[in-house]
Amino acid sequence: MDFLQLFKALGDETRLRLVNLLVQSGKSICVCEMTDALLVPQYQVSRHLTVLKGLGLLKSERIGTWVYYSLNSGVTECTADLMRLIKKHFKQRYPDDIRRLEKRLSKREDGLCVLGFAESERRK
Amino acid sequence: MDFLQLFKALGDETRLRLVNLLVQSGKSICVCEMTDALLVPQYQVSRHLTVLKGLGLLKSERIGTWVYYSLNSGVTECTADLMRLIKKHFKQRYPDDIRRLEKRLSKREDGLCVLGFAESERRK
DNA sequence: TGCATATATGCGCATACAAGCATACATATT
DNA sequence: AATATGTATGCTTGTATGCGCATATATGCA
Repeated sequence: MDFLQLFKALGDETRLRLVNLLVQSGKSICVCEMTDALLVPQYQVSRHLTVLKGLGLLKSERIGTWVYYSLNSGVTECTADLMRLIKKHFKQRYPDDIRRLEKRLSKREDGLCVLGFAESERRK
Repeated sequence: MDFLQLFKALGDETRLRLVNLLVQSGKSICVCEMTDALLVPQYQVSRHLTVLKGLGLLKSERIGTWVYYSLNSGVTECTADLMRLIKKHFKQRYPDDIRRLEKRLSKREDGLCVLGFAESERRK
């Protein structure tokens, strides 16, 4: 992966916050959960995730109607180093995002999302 | 320093190459030397250096008509970590830049730049 | 003081890209 | 098949920003 493209991608705050959710939690998270965590419109979350996936930084898996995104474990060493850096230094950077995510994840059943846009009502 | 702003800054290739020069060499380098190393117009080098300095990433010192830029040692730990990451992973990323820089630095006298735009003729 | 040179910057243009809106697509349920 | 819901995506618009050009500023020297 191109480091320059990676910096460009992380130079957008929404994408940085999305990556932070995945890095800090270490989990697969679906679009509606991230939407509720970041409090931004669903289409923004979806678009930015598409960009990050296009860079090879994320992978996705569909389960039913839900699509779960997670960090791609097959990235280059420099990318992995950068992810570790973000995990280390961003723990307290977007605390509200993390708090909302935790709250949202607690509503999963059998480890899977069963809600839609619980708090956002799609945030239109 | 704001990590987001840092990513934005490094998301520009010219700025990334400038930082790379400073990180890999560990030296103070003047504008005309960087101009010759990167083969881009002088005003671009100056402008991008101003941006990086504005972020607190670089510091500058004027000696005669020459202005030397170097990494600011007083940055936050996360910034320092990022610089180490770049140093580690960019060694072979822009080899021509480094080669031209080394060649240019070899023409210094008493450790100081004594040339102008030797190879570029100001690159206008 | 006048000139040369290293560096910085005001300005206009072109382009990249994120936001917003609407809508299409995919899947599950009845 | 029809509906509901989670997700993705055309399309337009506004804004941010890098580039190129010209010029200004700063310093040194004759």
